[in-house]
Amino acid sequence: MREEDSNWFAKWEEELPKPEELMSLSQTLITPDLAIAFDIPNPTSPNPQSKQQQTPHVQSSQPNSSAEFESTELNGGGGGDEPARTLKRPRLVWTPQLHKRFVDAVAHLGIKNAVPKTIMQLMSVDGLTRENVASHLQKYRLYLKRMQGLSNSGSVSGAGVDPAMDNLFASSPVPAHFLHPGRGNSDHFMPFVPMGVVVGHHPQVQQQYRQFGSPANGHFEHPFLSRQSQQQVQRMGTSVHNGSPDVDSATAVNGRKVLTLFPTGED
DNA sequence: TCTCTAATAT
DNA sequence: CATATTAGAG
Repeated sequence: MREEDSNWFAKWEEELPKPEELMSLSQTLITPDLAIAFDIPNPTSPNPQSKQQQTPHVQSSQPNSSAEFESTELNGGGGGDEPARTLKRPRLVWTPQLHKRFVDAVAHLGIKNAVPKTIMQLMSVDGLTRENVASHLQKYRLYLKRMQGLSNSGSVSGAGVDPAMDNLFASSPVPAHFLHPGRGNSDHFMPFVPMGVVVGHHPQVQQQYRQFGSPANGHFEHPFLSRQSQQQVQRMGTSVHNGSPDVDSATAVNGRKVLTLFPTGED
C-alpha cells in the first residue's frame, strides 16, 4: 500500500510547468563552451566577429527599444586576448517560477541532497549553472533562517509582516521541514531519486523536462540547436487590459544586461 | 580533483 | 538589494 511512493512523483510532475511555458527559459544561456565551439571554427584565425548575443525578441505589444548589444570587449588594438574563454553571461534573474522550481527541487530532494549540483540537475533548467544555484541557495538558506527566528517571536499585535517576506520567497511554498531545526531527525523520507546523479538513464523525468525543445513532431535537431529553437511567449489579454505588468524578457539595468529566464507567469 | 559553503565583490 | 565571484575547507 505504498501509494505515496507512486504518487509523489505524479504530483511532482503536475507541478511542473508545461513545455510551452518552459521553453523560453533561456535564450542567451548557451554554455560558453558551446559558444566557443560555434564561434571559433578555425582556431588558427581568431577573428570571430560574429559574436552573437541572442537577444530575446520580446514580442510584446509594445516595441521594445532594448535591442542593444553591449558586450563589446574592445581591445586597445593589439591585445591578443581570448575573451571566448572568459565569456560572461548576463545576470540571472530569479523569477518566481524559476524559484519555485528551485524550491520544489530542494523540497523533494531533502536537505541532505539539497546541494547545488543536485538541485541544478533536478531542475534541469538549461543554462542554469551550479554557481547560479549555489548563490541562490545561499540566499534561500538565509531566508529560511530569518523566518525561523521570526516564527516564534509572535508579537501579538505586531502588524509587522515579515519584511523578509518581500517578494520572491514569499511566493513559493516553503516546505515545513525546512523551517524547523529538525533536531534529532535530520533524515527525511526520500524514496529514491530516479534520475540519479550518474548515468542511470531513467527516461521518465529527464524526458519530461527536456522535451520542451521538440513539438509533437518527432523531428530531431542537433542537440545544440534544439535548445534555442522556438520562442512563443503568449501573453494574450483575455479581454480587458487591466494593465498587466508585461515584463520584458530582457531588461537592461544600468547598462548591465540581465537575463530573465521566464516570461511573466503566475504561480 | 571536485564540490560545498561562507564571505566578499559588483 | 540581488547575483556573481572568490576563498577556504572537506
